Amino acid sequence: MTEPFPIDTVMQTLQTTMADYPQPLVDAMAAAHTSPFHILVATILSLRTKDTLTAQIAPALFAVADTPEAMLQLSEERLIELIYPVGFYRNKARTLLHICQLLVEQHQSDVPADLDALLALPGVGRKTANLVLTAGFGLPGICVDIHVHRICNRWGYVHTSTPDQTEMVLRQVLPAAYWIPINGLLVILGQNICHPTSPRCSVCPVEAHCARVGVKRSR
DNA sequence: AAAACGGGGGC
DNA sequence: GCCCCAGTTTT
Repeated sequence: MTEPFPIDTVMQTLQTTMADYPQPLVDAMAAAHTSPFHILVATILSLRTKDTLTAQIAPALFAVADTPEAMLQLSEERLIELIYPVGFYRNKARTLLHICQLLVEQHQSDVPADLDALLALPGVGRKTANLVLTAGFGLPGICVDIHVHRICNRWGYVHTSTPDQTEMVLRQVLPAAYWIPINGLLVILGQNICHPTSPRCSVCPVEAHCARVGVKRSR
């Protein structure tokens, strides 16, 4: 028998210790009650990209593409010019225009507040759909990105091989109070301390509870 | 299961 | 110069 993972202690510790670090872009947008459409666009743009890059180009983009209809007025070439620095720009531009077209045609130009409807949109997987639900609408959901997946396995809290598997396990074991905050907190922890390689365990506030599964080197 | 999409930033 | 980045889709 092994001790159950002390998720309450860990999450409450993170909620106090991570408050000093900058918030991820989408969490800041959610705190400012930004529209679900902006949340969705920012999330698509941030795929495999540092969200600070998205933050840099977002003001110029939303100045001319504040709604699905407005974004559809842009040519693919013009949209690429606006989002170029985030990378995967051709793919993302086509995806955004396709999404806007479907929102206008099938959802009265609104972002649907429904997991399955979001998953039906092109370029929207479980992480993006859950982030729009939680950050855009304040609805229940668990966003499992690479940070949440890596850190939960490193802790020994879950034993999974893909982020989607991690989400399904967390839905069974993670107390509801942490469904929304876990993503932002572990992104901050992952970016600043619990790095993919050579994590800074000596300054980690929850080191005492970590099983360090798969950690080879640390500082 | 692996490749493809990609420029920008950290070290 | 090399590695990584709030993933998803296609092969």
